[in-house]
Amino acid sequence: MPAKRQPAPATAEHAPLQLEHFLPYRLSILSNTISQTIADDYQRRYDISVTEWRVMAVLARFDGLSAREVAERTAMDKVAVSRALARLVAAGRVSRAIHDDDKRRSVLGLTETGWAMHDEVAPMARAREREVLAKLDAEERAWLERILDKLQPAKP
Amino acid sequence: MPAKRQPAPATAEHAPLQLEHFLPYRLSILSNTISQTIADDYQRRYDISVTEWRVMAVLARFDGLSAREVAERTAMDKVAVSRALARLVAAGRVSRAIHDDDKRRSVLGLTETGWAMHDEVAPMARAREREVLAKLDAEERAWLERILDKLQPAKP
DNA sequence: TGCAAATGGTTTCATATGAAACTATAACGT
DNA sequence: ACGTTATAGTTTCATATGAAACCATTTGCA
Repeated sequence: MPAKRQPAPATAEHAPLQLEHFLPYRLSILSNTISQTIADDYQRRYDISVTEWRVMAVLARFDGLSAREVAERTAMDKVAVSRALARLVAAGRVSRAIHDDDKRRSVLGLTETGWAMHDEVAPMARAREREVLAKLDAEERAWLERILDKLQPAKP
Repeated sequence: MPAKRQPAPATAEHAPLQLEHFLPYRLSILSNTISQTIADDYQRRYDISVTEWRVMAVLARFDGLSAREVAERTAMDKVAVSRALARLVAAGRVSRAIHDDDKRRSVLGLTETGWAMHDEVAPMARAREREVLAKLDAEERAWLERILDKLQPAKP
């Protein structure tokens, strides 16, 4: 019975997954494609990784965060944040001080250099996002928004 | 002028990205969360990685593919496929022969052991997908389908 | 107080990953 | 035929990543 498996019978007997219609797979491909396209824009130019850029993006919005808070907001783990910060501080893009009331905690923020870079990269990132969304019409964009909201874990 | 940056003024001056509304970022989080949830199901139990599982999934559908064809269908690069195959063959889950007319090419397929595992994992994966999609109603699911089709590069 | 448990952050170690170099075979052009 | 170029697949090397161990400080509470 289990002889050489040929395409047709195998399908019939075993109900294999169709990856191209499998949501997790499709999301993974789409997400990687989009992120990589955007990252290509700035990685070579500024020698910065996606994780580093994400750290900079949250610090642009929330000045004075601790490393743990950055990790929360970026959904990265603390090791990744620690390493990204080490590089960013070394490159003079992020400043790190020690919290007055708690010497374990760091107080992070963009430096002037960091801001300068941010102000160049942020518009590029937004432009790329617009390019992607341009493939959809207004109605589809609205649904996408709504669908992502429902699927997302939704943090407090 | 560039003194201590505080949250509010920074935002006003520099228009920072709001990651939580930035499509690439949201997709990345969502995709990782979902893939990881599913992977947790089988990784420990079967000592297999996501990439290995994807290779098995395409071989379940298309018997006799070459490594390059597997790479195409999984959107993985050939190094990743080569390594996944090495492990899968060693574990006795995939069979590898040499193509009759082209000795460079391999002819791949699931073994009986591979099929047995496939037939346990595939339903689990599908069940997880259903759990995710259960958060959406029928209309939203239809839109998601349509939106993914439009955003996806669409391979021949 | 003073000591156990918790927390912020870094380092270590083992594994994962991709680009480029490499080997073997096949296809092409003359 | 025969050398050049292309292709399938593997190996190497350098980098990325996460879990767990680790250090320093703070918190909780007897």
